[in-house]
Amino acid sequence: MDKLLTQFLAVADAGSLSGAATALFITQPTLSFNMNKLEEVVGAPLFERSSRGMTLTRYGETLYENARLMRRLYDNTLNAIADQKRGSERGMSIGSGYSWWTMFLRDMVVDYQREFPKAPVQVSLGNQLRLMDQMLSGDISMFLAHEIDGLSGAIGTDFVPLTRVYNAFFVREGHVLLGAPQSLSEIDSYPIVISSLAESRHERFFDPSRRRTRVETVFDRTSVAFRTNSLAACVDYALATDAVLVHTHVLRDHFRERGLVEVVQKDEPRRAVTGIYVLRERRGEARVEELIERITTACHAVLPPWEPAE
Amino acid sequence: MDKLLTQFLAVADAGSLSGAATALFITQPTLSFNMNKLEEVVGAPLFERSSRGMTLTRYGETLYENARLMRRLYDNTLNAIADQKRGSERGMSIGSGYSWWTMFLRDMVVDYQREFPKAPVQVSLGNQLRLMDQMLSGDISMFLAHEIDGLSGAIGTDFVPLTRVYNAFFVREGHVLLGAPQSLSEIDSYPIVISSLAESRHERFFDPSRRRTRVETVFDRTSVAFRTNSLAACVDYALATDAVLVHTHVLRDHFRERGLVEVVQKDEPRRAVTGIYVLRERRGEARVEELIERITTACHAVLPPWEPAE
DNA sequence: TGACAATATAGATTATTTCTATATCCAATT
DNA sequence: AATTGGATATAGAAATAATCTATATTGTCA
Repeated sequence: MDKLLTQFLAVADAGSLSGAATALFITQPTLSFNMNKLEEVVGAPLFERSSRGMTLTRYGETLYENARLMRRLYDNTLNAIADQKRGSERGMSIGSGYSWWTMFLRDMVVDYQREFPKAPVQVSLGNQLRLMDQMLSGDISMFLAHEIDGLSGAIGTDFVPLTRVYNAFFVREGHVLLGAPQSLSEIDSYPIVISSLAESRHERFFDPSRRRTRVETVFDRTSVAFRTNSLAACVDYALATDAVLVHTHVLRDHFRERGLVEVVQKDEPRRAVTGIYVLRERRGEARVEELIERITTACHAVLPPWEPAE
Repeated sequence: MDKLLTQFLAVADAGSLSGAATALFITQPTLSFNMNKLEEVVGAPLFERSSRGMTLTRYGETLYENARLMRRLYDNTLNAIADQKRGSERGMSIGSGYSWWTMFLRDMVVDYQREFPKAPVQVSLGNQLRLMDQMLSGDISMFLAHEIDGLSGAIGTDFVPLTRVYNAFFVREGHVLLGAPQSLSEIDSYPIVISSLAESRHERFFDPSRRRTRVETVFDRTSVAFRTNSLAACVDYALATDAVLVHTHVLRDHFRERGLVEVVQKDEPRRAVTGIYVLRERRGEARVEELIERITTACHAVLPPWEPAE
């Protein structure tokens, strides 16, 4: 991997130039020089220097995150080639949002592991952008999520559509909105709660031109009262206040069990597509395709299959 | 980005050394030399050379796909830092583990937002190390978590102790472990489920000397059957199998509602301190101090206050 | 204030990269 | 079968970049 970045990671990990220098078997002035150079390349200060060592600035933090990804991606790539040479199979791990995990993935995975105890599938739950991170660095080979609006093209992923979903609105029992069908603007007048927390480092997935239009920012107004990465926390919040929880309709029953009721909408809701993101490079591998197949089947046992838009 | 990979992409795209050389404004022998070197680094032949040019081998194909990802990742990282530099100041946001959220944070946040609807607080739930990440990169300004054992000093954070807690073990109803008090080693013989996904990138938070002794590695063995970042998924898994879920005792009631029962321990459990981590540089800001105050009050309404160790 | 532990700087040295020039290879053409 | 054109490979020289040694500077803690 890029030498400067390797050294950068070492310095960040060690917390000092001298420490990292020892670890890397080079001298401290070399690192000093190289880190200055890196800062010039990046165009931002990466460290705060003191007589106690080096601490990362927030730009340094961002670079650190991403440099870790790069190193993982790099290592995973070399391993993949080595595996390829040996002719051996690559491990597999899938990611998912919590909705799909509850809806059908859980059972599918349990079944799969019973059937192939030697070749287990690992599962990583999280938000779609984090999963995208993990997939791009080779830690997972596919994940289930909404089609991501405004996703930068040429990112090396395939999207296999599974089903259509729409955003529904959920409120606590006894809420004023529950009497009759409501229009979007009426719903909008209540505080909104959503379960997605964008992190600055994920900006990079989006085309700069479309950054402002993506789904996440639609609700990025003062009326988003509460925003978290935890669905359970959203439910808690909506139960305790008059806020409206926005989420895929597929969790309707799940929410109902927890005391949240769907608001009937006046207008036809906007639909979105859910499906599987796969690393393009892994398409065609037998086990990958089989898993896609299984997920598709499991999904369609519960949800209507996807049909191309009219 | 790494020079060799950049050149590799150029050669792959051009289909020949000479073509790529022209495009890169360097000479063909240089590329010839460098591609040989890259093959040595990767450990596999990347090209088939002929008098008509260079074609990728299957290893080359794999590298090509991944190198493109790396290039994107690299470019996007630089963009992200540039964006960050342009400075998007965000509102205040606090992090927490799910336990504290359920226990008292939820109500506190609800109250706070009622009082200050114009200055909402965002909440990020997740494991302590991830929250530390988010705090250092400016995404959140403080978070609630166990005192992190072996945390590196010079990291620029304050810790405000709140209360003492201990780890408990939870299993599905009817589990064999439930009959009588159990020793740690007996419990240990069952598959363990934990809701923390230790990521190696967090290593840098720890003093090198103490890295091997920290809490997370205690369970880092093959017997960790299932490990995820989602507490709900852990519960699902523990309900469906014989696995033992390890978690703070404070969620005892929460788990019981969901069908998991606490295993009675033979030995006195080890206690740990929970408190608030704050960016040292933000100490003193009125809103920050007020939030700390409120969290402290809310915590002590439910849990005993922290007393310095004897 | 003095010792210590850290980073920064300057100049010399070493290692690497790149270039020029030339050789070699292969296939299509004469 | 020889020639030609377009490609890669190799050798050695030249240029450039990376690293080291030695020393200065800075900040913290006792």
